[in-house]
Amino acid sequence: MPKSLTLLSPVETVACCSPLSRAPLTQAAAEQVAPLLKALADPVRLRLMSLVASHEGGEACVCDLNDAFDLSQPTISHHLKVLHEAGLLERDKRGVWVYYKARSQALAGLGALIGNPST
Amino acid sequence: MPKSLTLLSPVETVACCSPLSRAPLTQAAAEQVAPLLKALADPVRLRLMSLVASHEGGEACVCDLNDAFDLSQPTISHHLKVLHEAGLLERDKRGVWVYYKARSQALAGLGALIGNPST
DNA sequence: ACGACGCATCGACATCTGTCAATATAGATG
DNA sequence: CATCTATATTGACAGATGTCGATGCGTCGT
Repeated sequence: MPKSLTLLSPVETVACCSPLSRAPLTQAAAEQVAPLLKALADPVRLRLMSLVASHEGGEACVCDLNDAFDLSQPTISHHLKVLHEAGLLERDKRGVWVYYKARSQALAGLGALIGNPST
Repeated sequence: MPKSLTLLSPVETVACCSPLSRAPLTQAAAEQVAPLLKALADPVRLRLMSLVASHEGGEACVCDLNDAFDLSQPTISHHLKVLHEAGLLERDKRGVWVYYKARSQALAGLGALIGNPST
């Protein structure tokens, strides 16, 4: 199933690969996966991801997210952009409001890569 | 089971918590978990972790690791230190050589927190 | 058309990070 | 002891990152 690795998006790479402990990651694979982890590796973004993912329907409005932090609105916007560009959040503008939706497949893939309990 | 969160080490926190998508992470929990992800969120460290974890016995000698990269010895040493201080690798000096061992429990906990496929 | 509101972008700044060359440390060996 | 070998530490530096205030851009009511 893994087609040529370099042609896959980071999210696809993560979805197809063996867990860390099974076989050494190639340099190419590591360079694809690391940005996803980097996107998550910040307390604010972790909470944002969690807030969105655990919200009803796996999506949340930015207006709600802003209030959950003691940070400026541009800062939250920046973090959401990072998560979006990493492929972990989907953007959906509905009227004046913007909704972000968790890509649970990407999260599950990442989780399985880091430490797959079942294999 | 979760005792007071703030008294747990990052690894313990990660081992006890609900997955990201089940409930919003508290700020305290996020600040405990983020450093673990930060430690992994680098291509070199991801490969190091994978090399060690997938090696026989879940441990590997630094002398082997150095050769796997086009980086200087101090740089590899630095990355190993980061992983060690995050609690993802154990150090074991045997004679002149140093062996690093993967804390698979920490990895599994992290993986389960990010995306728990079973729950 | 206008003003208000929700969110994004920009520019600036201090801090953090990855890398290296040089050097230090500690164990093994002659 | 002198020396070699395996890692770690230090100091330096360029580039990335998190944060903010100011500003821009759509969209909705009036």
